[in-house]
Amino acid sequence: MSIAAPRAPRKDGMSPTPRATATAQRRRAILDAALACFVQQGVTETTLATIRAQAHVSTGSLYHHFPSKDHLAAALYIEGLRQAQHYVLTCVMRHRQAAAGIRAMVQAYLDWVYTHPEYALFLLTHRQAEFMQHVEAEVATLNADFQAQFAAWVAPHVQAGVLPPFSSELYGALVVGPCEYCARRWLMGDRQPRTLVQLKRRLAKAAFSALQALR
Amino acid sequence: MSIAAPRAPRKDGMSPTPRATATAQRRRAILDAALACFVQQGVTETTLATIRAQAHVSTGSLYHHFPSKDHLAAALYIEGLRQAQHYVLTCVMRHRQAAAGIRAMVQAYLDWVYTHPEYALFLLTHRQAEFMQHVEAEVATLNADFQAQFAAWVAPHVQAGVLPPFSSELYGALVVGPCEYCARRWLMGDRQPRTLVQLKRRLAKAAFSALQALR
Amino acid sequence: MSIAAPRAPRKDGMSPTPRATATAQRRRAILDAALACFVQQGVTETTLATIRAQAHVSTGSLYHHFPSKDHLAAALYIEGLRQAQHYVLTCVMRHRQAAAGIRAMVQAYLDWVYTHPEYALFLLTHRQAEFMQHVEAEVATLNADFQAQFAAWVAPHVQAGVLPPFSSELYGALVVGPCEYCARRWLMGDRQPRTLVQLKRRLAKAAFSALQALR
Amino acid sequence: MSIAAPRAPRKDGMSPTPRATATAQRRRAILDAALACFVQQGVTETTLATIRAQAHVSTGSLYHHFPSKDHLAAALYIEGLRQAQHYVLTCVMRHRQAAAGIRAMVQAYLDWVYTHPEYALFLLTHRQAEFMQHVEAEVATLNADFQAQFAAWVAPHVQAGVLPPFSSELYGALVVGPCEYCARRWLMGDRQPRTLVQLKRRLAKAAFSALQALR
DNA sequence: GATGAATGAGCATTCATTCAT
DNA sequence: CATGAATGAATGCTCATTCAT
Repeated sequence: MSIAAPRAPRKDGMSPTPRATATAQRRRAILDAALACFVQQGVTETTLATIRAQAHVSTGSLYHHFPSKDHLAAALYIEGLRQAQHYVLTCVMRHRQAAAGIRAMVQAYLDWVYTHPEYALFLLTHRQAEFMQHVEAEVATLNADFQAQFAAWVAPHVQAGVLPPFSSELYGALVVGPCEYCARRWLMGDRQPRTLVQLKRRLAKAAFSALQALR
Repeated sequence: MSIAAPRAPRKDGMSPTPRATATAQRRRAILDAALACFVQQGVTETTLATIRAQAHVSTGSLYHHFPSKDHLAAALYIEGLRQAQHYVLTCVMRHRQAAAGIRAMVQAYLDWVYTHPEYALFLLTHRQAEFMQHVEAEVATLNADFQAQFAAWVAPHVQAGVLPPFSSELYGALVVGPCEYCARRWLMGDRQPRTLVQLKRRLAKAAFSALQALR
Repeated sequence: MSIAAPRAPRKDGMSPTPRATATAQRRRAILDAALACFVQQGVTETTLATIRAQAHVSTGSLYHHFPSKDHLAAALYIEGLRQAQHYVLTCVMRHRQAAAGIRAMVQAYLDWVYTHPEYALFLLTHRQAEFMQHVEAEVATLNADFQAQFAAWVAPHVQAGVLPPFSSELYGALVVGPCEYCARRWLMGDRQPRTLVQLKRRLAKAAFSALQALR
Repeated sequence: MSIAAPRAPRKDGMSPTPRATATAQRRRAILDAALACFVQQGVTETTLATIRAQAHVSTGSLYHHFPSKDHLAAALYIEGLRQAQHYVLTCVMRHRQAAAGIRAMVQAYLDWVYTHPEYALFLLTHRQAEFMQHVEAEVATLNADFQAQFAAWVAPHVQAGVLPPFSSELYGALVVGPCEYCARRWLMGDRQPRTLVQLKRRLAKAAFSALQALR
């Protein structure tokens, strides 16, 4: 169960300047600390002081990298969403068969939740948070792109009469809906690996059946 | 599409004193104002001043009815959850056939969302809020009761091999999961009645198929 | 050298409720403390903490009475301006002769500066402060009223050819200008009563001569 | 209406090295940007970031040229005061007659205000600012020199009984006072050239009359 | 000289809650 | 029960200044 590395290696082969690296690391430290805090206590409840302490960063430095707490949260959301969508889409695209692809989507979703529990909880919990208004446009673009690519993958199977016509509403409800439900419960519960593994296969199978019923 | 009235008539048949009514009305005004604010801006973001203004109630009066902001929010959550569960369960219980019952559950869920959009959004959005810790036990009880009653309804159909063995995880994921997904989208979107109506039937059908695939 | 009392006695003869009095006193304490601080260090340089300490008032109480530091400063400015204009105008109006009236204006101005050095310094120093934008309209009204009343007093003497036609620009420059200049120097200096007393008569005389030269 | 150029040509006749010029230009850019900002928002309200942006200068560079914000403001004040005094005194000195000299002073003052509105507003507004304590001594010297030179010019006319004995208080009040009053109004208003031109002659005439009344 | 990342003390303001009337 | 003045801890953010490169 591998996922795309967060930061791709530089294509020019040159090692970045020490300064640039140090700065980037600081930025990452802030993001990581913020994610941990946000997930544990919620964005509004989290104090900048807490993040600062956990990231070992001064107030000024934090504001040098992010213009406000809200922007920090929003950046985190976008980053997580992009990663999750990329991973899921990549997994689906590896398959030609309709059943295999749908199954892969469910499994990829839950795999990503398993490997990125903090990001997952953050995404599931803060979709309608105040700070999201800063990035509504970006989220819309990301979702549109995702749906377009997925729709393209679905198209031939619709043609073949194996899947119902694509609709983000319907596919979302039947494929993503159950995954989200399980993800929430698992993330809020004891996070036993077993639970997720066992559910994965059954959910995958059920999602395909649900779709076929509407074909 | 009728639902249970917010306040059931007093079972003892006594007409309340005018004073008691006035007080109860105040309490209700606070709850209503709070719900509207909580849904619009989130609980943490809502200030008591806003609620007070919207409910036309003084600070002291508010604190007379609710010991704290958190308790107010928690009371609202419990009230909503109880109502929703009651409505859904009542609808399901009216049916003997497995397919009809499952269908009824999906439809009842979405009906309730349609008739109580504010409560629905509040419930969907604040499950893991800070203030919920005050009522974790109560929520657990409510859920346990709900699941027990539903499991009892499911039992004969499992016996008959029409439905898979009950598991709150599985039934939740396949029946409630898609409903929640659609509810969120609808509540965050333009809330066109049509969207929900059209989806209701298809989701109901798909949920039953999903369950049957795992039988 | 008497000036109008800041707070006029209640016309209905009823003593105010103790609560009302206590609240009003608190408000006054804040205003007094703020004026002292603003004059000593400037509005921007003054910390709310300093005002609070000097007025023996809590943060919340301060904000209960004034919505912001800027509004507090603006309220102070308006209060001072109103008092000063009222005093000067009253003194002028007591005279029928042109020379006596002009002289009275100069003397009243400097008297008021002498009796209200803090207000005077505040008014002279903060006319173009940031916070004044909150009360530009009010200041304009106050000035317009003042000028209208003074113009009415001047009118007959213009008719008689003793004074030049009224112009706020001109009269301001020749009568108020020298007063302001002296007031600034005196307020910024050692504030010896003598200096002001000696200047008062000479300035009064000179102002009338200056006006007559342009008649 | 010409005034002294901001930067006088080097007295040593050497052409500056390109490097020195570039540096000097940077310094000037900072001063210009600072003046503009200070006048628009006040010194305390202006942030170094704003100045830096407007002068296209980095933080480090700014601190290389000026040890602190206060020193920058003080330098600006001294520069402006020196220029204004120099210009006014030069104009006065060109005249032998008392009336002409006094008139010249008023006119020169207002001319300078007209040609240097930003400097003028800055000087008029920040005399008692916090940062001025760094240059109190220098200001005192500048003022003393100015007064001494002006007193010397006045002396013969006092001897001749045309003007009253020199006193910075009195001459300031009667000659500069009206000018300052008008300057403030004009600078804070719409800055129509007309207004100032028309006032110039009348103020000049009135100032001389005012002085003569006290002779 | 120039650059800009980093620092951290300081501050205005918010807001849940208390309590005297 | 109702009112609203009073409280004060808590917090996001600003900004002058330092310093390594």
